[in-house]
Amino acid sequence: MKQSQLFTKTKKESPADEVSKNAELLIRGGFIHKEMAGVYDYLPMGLMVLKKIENIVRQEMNAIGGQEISMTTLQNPELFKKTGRWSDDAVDCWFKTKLKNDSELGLGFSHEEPLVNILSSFISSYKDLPLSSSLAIYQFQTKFRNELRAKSGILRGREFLMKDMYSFHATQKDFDSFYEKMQDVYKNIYKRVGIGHITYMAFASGGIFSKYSHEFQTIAPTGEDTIYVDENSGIAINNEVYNEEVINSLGLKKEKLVEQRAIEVGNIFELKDRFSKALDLSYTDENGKKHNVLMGCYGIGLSRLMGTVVEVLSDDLGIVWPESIAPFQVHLLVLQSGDDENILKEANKLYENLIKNNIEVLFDDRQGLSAGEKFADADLLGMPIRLVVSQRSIKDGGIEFKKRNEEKGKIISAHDLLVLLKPSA
RNA sequence: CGGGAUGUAGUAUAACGGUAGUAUGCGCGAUUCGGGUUCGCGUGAUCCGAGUUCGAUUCUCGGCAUCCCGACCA
Repeated sequence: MKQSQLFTKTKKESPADEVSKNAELLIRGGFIHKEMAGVYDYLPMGLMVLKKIENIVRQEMNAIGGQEISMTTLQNPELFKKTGRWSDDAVDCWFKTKLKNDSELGLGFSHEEPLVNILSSFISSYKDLPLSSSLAIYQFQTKFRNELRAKSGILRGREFLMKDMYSFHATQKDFDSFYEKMQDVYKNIYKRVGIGHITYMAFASGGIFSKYSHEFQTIAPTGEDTIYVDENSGIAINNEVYNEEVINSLGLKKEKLVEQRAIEVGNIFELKDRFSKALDLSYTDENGKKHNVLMGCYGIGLSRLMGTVVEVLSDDLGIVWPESIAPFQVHLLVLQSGDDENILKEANKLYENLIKNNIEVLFDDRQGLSAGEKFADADLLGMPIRLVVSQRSIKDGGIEFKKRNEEKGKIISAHDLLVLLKPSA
């Protein structure tokens, strides 16, 4: 992609109405645009990042046997009345609206009810539930939550992208083993998006679903949650359930726990038969006896995950994207000297060559900009690798190669560069 | 939802109740060309509504919006 054709532009000034680092940098870089409080648009490069995160999560969900579907955002109140979740007293974040004929509708904040309802028309026998592997269904969807107070940029919005998976089991044993596997899957996701080293599985309250749940918390001074981390085991306890009983039950020592602020980047719950009972999702066993299906649910806010990466990995100059989710692997800068056409020609040649080799490259081909401006933009946008073609680099025999997270660059030949970028080639 | 703060060019910021200024962006021209280069000319703004006043960006009230703290967070 040529930067001269990208419709977004970077901004030098931070927006006055954003304090959080993630929103500030993402807006300055042109990744997102604020519509209103807690509501953000994703612009070309922002969407690229989001899609890359989505793909990583999709791969991991598929790897554990998940099947992807897409449910509606418009919600049928009748289903939620059956589980007691239509009332504003029970769920205070509903966005509700009405049809022309005055009947009520909701905008989805979570999808247990509709999915259980769907499955109830497909599951009736134990034969419909796989016993060895579990039935797991997931989707990526925009959720709507009428937060009393949206805040922290894209970390807590009223409209956001979420992956929600729901698992269905005939037996507790089946659920337990799936739930345990899921914990590893989640850890893997955080590792792949570049925050695994500072993300902990935390023991937390289960809200209205169950007594306890597991959260995945990424250490960040700006986080909303307070957790107590045990470095050795990698286990943490959320402030909300931090007490002697929990500490002991997890086999942890109070003296070893370190208090940290953290951002919740995922949450997994055991639902038991809370929803299957209310909506009559059951199966008949070999002996003709009916049982409610057991469930679990597993969420990750993809947009929040993206904001968290920015929040924890950026530096004073801008964003530092991990390779796995960077919109482009390479940011190629051409620095013109006077009217030396040769430099632009060389840079163009390299650009074409990178494209031909399927390397994702953003080419800063913009004319009339100072070197400093291009460097500042490259730092702000945060691609993992910066390449510079200039009079100096050509004189030194090639292209300057610098990683975003390293101080110094080096001169490298076009051939060596391709080997470096495409080790398999 | 309780508390606090703030609304001025596209963006970021000034202005005792008395001519709305500066920077940046944008347009034109020159200059420069490895860390947001320099210069000239131009462009462009007081959230909405009421009140006080000779006169309101400024004071008062209401609305709306945004941010922060708290509460909430399935």
